[in-house]
Amino acid sequence: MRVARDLLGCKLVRELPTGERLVGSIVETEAYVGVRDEGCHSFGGRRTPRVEAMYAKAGTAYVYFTYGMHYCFNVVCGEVDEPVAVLIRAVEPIEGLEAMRRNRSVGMKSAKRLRDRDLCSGPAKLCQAFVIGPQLNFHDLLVGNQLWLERGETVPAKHVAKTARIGLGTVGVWKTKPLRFVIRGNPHVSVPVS
DNA sequence: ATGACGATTTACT
DNA sequence: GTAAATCGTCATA
Repeated sequence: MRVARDLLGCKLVRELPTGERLVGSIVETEAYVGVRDEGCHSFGGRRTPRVEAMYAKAGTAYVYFTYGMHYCFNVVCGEVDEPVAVLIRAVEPIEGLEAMRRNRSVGMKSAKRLRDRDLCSGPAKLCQAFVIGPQLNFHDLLVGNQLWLERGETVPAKHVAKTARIGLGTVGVWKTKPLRFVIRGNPHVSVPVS
């Protein structure tokens, strides 16, 4: 969607309770376009406690838990009661790299130093690096504290690639729709575009 | 009350 | 490449 494409190049800013500031530039997004989208949590108008945040106003954070161990972060972008959101799949680390590395290393067996490109190159990776968890579900991204978005450099169309979304199950034609947006050639994406 | 299933990541063969 | 990790959520009963 439009919002997913335009979020590329925008900055995600996180202010931790400790006062540390983390910044990343968005390089990969996916659009989940509501009740008709079989790949979307709100498909068919499903409205359970977990997906309730998707029905909130645009600019609300939708953070969900999955696979028993991971969180993913979305930006709600539809009208109230219109469950449309954009999944932030990867950001390029800009500021606070060492804090991100520390956050990401928690619980890892291999203690070797993570490369910059491994810090935020996936929806759950960036949540771990940015300390985005259930406490930020329903967070208002427009208030400008804890977690918010800032305008960045506009990404020219030439550098935007569209692909099918990653990780969906059996969702018919919605499996292949080009609703994933990535910055072509950027090394910080989750799955490189061919 | 129960069971199947993830908008994933990491470790291992 | 494949498999394991790990548990809240939701549909079914």
